[in-house]
Amino acid sequence: MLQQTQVVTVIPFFQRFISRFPDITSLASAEEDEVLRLWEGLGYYRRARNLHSAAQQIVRNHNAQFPEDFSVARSLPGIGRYTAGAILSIACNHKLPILEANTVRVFSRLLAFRGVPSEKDGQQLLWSFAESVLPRKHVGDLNQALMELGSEICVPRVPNCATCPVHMLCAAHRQGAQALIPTKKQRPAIENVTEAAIVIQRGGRVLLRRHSDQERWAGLWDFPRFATSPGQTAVSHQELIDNALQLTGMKIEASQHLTTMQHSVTRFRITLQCHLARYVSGRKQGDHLCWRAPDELEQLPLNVTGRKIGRLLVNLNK
DNA sequence: CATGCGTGGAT
DNA sequence: TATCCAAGCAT
Repeated sequence: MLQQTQVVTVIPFFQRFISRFPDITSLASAEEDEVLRLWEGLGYYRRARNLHSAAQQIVRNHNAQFPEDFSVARSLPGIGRYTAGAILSIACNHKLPILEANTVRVFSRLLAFRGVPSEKDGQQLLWSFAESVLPRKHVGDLNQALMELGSEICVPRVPNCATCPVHMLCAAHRQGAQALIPTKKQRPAIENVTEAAIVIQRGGRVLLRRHSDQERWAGLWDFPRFATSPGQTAVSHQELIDNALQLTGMKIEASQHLTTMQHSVTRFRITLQCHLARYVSGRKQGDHLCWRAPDELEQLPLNVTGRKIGRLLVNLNK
């Protein structure tokens, strides 16, 4: 959960998750939909599917015990060098380094490293440094302390060097270059896109579609949606009908505009136009489509806009 | 090796 | 409001 996600954000999700799945075995035997439902709102849903899959592998191949061997741990889905090092150093006191957002910043400043930390030279230097500072004992404590130093004191914009316990060892501090290090690499430009979602209604229920493994929000349910032609402000009935057929194999009658919402995801700013429609006939094969009454949507893992639309429908029925 | 993946907090 | 950023990983 903590991969690319701040601790304060994770805490309530972790508490709910660990209450429902207190051990590896309970997680392994859960339905994926329930795992994703508990992850809903946290983002990077591949993490949840990887964690679920890793739990199943651990039960099947490792007698339900998390593997203490670094290479074996790393071979689990979603466990990379950082996560394996963090788990094994903190939980088992193995002498393994970690490198993540906080310690990248701390180490880059200590060394006054002016390259790009994510590139090959930077990774080599920073991982080596992380390894070189490990103590003989309490490795996990040191790793956590370094992350804490980065998140509380050696912060991105204006680090609080006056309270830093190692400022006298810091080359960036000596050079007055804290604001320049680490160098940040340029982010991709935000792109505005327009999409449409279709609420297909049939006898008090609405149609949901599960995103495939190849799509964003893989595994989550959503109202059928599609990218509309760029620059277009309105969505034609014909476009709704054609895309509904494409996505669901269903013939529909487009009815009326429901609402328009904004949502940012990765490098896209999406304007999502939501439309109501009535089911007429037909349906694609497969388990990626389902009908639910609006008040039954609580059971399903939805993405943010899907959840907003779902709540809107419940309120309309009141 | 660059890119895609999500969302919400902080400034 | 806009931008940056976050206990990374897989492809």
